Amino acid sequence: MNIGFLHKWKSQVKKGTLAFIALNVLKDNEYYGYELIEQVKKHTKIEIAEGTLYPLLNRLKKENLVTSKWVEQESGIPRKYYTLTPTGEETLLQMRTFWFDLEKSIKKISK
Amino acid sequence: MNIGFLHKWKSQVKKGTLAFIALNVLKDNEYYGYELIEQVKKHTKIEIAEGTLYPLLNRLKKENLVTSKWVEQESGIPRKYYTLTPTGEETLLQMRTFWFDLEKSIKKISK
DNA sequence: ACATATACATTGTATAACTATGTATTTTAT
DNA sequence: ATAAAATACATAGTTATACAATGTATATGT
Repeated sequence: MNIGFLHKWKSQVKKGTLAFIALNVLKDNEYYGYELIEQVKKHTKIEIAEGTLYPLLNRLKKENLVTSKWVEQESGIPRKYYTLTPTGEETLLQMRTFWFDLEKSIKKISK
Repeated sequence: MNIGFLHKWKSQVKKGTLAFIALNVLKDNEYYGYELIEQVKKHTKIEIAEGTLYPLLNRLKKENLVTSKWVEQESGIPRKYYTLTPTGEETLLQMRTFWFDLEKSIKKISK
């Protein structure tokens, strides 16, 4: 059944998908990184590695799709909260269009 | 709106997706490379570059998911036809499961 | 005390899409 | 007749990103 191929493939599918997922999650609420991972794990079957998410959030910030602010906790480690920028919201809309077209295309060819 | 980001993102989404698309197309018929590109272009919005497809088909062959055979033409350049192997068919089923779970997850978080 | 969970981050590796380029044949347009 | 475009394969180099491994530091449960 070629488990090795399947494993590599799933990893490749996540490329790009994870940015889309993160922006979707941040559309309605602001979250800090660790919380975002937990949210996605709770509501979907998707597991995002920490070593994936933190660089991803930094990329999104550099691209001006999200902003972040540190929030001190009364107890515990400070948290970095992320919010969508207006650019981020517009871009997310474009991404959704592309994604749903892709879904439709794949549905068509997988009959 | 960050066109640069969007362009890169679409390219990343294609990683993995294209292998899935190619296997889906080959599920019901055998095709040669150039024809496969035309088929996908005709039935979907997806454009596969030649420099992407030929290496992809070679990978799939090396992974034992497809086989190929040369077919001479009465006129014109010989064509290399690709067919799914039994391993390819099984793997495709696993891929479909993952893909449709992913779809569902994304639908959930993009509300 | 010790393990686990929380919360951030970086480095190195592997993989795959795409551009550019190349070869060769056939068809279409001028 | 000849040039351009389409058909049909292929490879090398560039770029981007997921993930494992590793590191720092605090808090909580046993």
